[in-house]
Amino acid sequence: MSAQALATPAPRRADRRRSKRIDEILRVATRLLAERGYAATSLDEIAEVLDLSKASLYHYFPSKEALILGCLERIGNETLERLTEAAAGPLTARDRLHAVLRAQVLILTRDQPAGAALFLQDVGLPEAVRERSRALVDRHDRIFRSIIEEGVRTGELHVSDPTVARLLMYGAINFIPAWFNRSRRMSPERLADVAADTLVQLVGGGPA
Amino acid sequence: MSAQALATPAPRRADRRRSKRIDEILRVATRLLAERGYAATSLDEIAEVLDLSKASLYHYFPSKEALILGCLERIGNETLERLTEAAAGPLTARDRLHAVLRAQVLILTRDQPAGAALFLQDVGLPEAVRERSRALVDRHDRIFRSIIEEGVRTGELHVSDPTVARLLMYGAINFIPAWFNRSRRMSPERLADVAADTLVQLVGGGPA
Amino acid sequence: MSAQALATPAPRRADRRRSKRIDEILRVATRLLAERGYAATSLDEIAEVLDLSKASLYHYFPSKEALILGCLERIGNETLERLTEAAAGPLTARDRLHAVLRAQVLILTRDQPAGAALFLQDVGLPEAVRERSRALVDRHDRIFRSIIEEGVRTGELHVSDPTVARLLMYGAINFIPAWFNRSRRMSPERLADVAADTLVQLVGGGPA
Amino acid sequence: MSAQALATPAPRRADRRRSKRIDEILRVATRLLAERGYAATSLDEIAEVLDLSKASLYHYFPSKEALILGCLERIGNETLERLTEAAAGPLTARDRLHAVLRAQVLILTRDQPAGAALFLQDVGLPEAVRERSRALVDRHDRIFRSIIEEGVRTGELHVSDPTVARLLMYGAINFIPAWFNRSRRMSPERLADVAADTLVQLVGGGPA
DNA sequence: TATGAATGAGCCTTCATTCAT
DNA sequence: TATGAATGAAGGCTCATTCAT
Repeated sequence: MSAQALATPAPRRADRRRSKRIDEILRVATRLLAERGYAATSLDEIAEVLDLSKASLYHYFPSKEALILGCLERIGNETLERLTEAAAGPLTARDRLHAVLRAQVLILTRDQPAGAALFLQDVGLPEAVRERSRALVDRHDRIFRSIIEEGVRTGELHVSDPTVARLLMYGAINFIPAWFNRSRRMSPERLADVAADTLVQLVGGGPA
Repeated sequence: MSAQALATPAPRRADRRRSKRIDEILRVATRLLAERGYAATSLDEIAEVLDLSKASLYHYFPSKEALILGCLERIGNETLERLTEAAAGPLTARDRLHAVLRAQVLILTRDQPAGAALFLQDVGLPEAVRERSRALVDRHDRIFRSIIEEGVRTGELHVSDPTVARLLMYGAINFIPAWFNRSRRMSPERLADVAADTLVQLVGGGPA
Repeated sequence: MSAQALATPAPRRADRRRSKRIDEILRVATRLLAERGYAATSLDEIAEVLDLSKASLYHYFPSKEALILGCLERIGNETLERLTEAAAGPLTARDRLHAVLRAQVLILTRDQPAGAALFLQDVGLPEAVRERSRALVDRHDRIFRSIIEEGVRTGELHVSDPTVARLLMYGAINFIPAWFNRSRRMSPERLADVAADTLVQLVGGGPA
Repeated sequence: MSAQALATPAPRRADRRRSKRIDEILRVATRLLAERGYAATSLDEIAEVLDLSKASLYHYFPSKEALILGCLERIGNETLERLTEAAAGPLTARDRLHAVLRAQVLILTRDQPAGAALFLQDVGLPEAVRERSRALVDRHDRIFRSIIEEGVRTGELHVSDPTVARLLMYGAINFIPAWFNRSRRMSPERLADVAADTLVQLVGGGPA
């Protein structure tokens, strides 16, 4: 036990330090990848921003691909968590959709402004990344889909083709960060309200 | 006069051949650039698809940047022309919007399936390209904006923030080709109808 | 005879035109080659200055190497002619040397300001060109050598090693155009006088 | 303290190794650049002679231009140092000039036979290189100019136009390595003596 | 004669990745 | 863990040269 008492904390501390380092790398990488795109972001740049040598990155991620996968995972999980949270509670389908949309917009503009764009780059990415991205998007989609289906069933939402409507909604959502970063005409919170209102209208949810 | 009769056709034919070649290059380049993104598309690839040597591309475009600018220009002009056409005629604002949206979706899915994505890549592009892209997008925007403003004025459309709504609409539209290419669950025409209906709803245009 | 009368003039005129064209090409090429060096001068540039297509250059010279050989030949012959002329007449060795030096400087600064530098580029040139250049330099050298030898024999010139002195003289001469083009502090004629005076001193010819 | 004792030598050794590598690269590059000229020397060649990959060169110099700038700097500084040394001591202007000339010739033929030519290539070089070259040449010039001016003041040297004479002297000096490498008719030391004698004569310093 | 088209070879530069220290 | 060194592969671009018209 005393041996353990001596041996355990050290690796634990090391582990924690490592975790912290990895998180820092992911944050920086996510930002750069979102800003420049996969192909246009070099490990050199990422390393430089981190004040680390390029070779050192390979102690944490075995390849550039693994690094971006890590970024995706991190953003994806955080987003899913937040949306699940927002979707909880005894709400009508319409209001649940509004709440989830609002949360999503806040993530994209206020909380993870960098990460959002990662999911938009369907282009020029390694196949493995696209695959994982699709999987995460899928889980993401399930949240929205179930709410919309519920709303259609209960008659709260009116839309001729729910699938197409959902897709259009995603496109609309995804466009938000680019525009927000350019114009910054309103606060994230205000934008979240307006956008959620408008998007509920998209699926026939009527005005607030 | 006979000298002219003899001399004139030659340059004309050469010019036409050159134009045709350029158009062919632009078509191929547009497709590849849309599929892979700017950074991930090499001139080697483009040249190979064209069955041309990379060096030969430089007879038609002085740089990769100029090539993609050419692609943008071509797609942009064709799109603007088509939308202007669709917007013409004695229609109510709501119907005009529907017509323009329908035309836009058809361009993106049926007529220029490749080109659409070009305007989405705000990331990793040379500054000159982004600038030109923004300019074209701006002219594009003006068409939609004027119709929506008219609709709001006439009370045909109900939307709390027209600017945000328009932006969301663009995002939604831009997302269509990627989804369409993946799923192909319906014909371009059917999709155009459904999407236009749904997007009119987005700006409070009510169901058809 | 009438057949000849008809046939001959045409080719003659064509020949003359061709000669003129070649001379024009050589003049332009000489200037550009002198300004930029062999490797840094492209046929494209030469053709453009001539308002000619690059391919057309190949009607007059079978290769870039041949073109520069032509430039050398032209400059070399003109220079030799001028120097021979200047060396003629009943002069003492010292005065003959002075006259030749003066002529040489005038060629380099006033009459063929472009061509001079051609002979300086011993570096980065195709072997054939260097060879021809050396041959021309050799003929050029013979003029100066014979005069200096005469001067040493007659006691007009005093120099410990005539070969080294001659070589130093050539280096000094060759340096003139670069400096002249940069500073232009005096007229070619004045510079020719001063330089000839000084260089005669180099070989122990005493002041004028 | 022991930690420092252990830690310090490592970076030092690494630094020294790096310095050595850089110096080796500069030596090779200087030779090749002098032989072939800037445009005609490829990084491939330089790398091959060094038994290094071309990409590795970029660990030491960020561009071809930076590499040649390094070459210039190295040669320039060494030369200036040597000349300053040779000019020191209580000598008459004439003897000081002789000493400096002798040192210069030795550098060009015996000690840095490769580097000399670097300063001659005014043609086809990137502007930044020309600029730096001119700056170094300028410092070099100041050494000779001050001696000559002193000699003229003291009446040891007789020359109608000191500026032109100095320029001619430089040309003469610069020509030496090319000739020396071709003929090798005498030892560097003998040549240094003869050339210095002759060049002193050029500025009216009279025979030794 | 004149030229547009085409190209193979080569150049400078970047980058993800490996390895020894 | 951290990093400097090294590199193969690839990318954008230039150029001398050939050829069909």
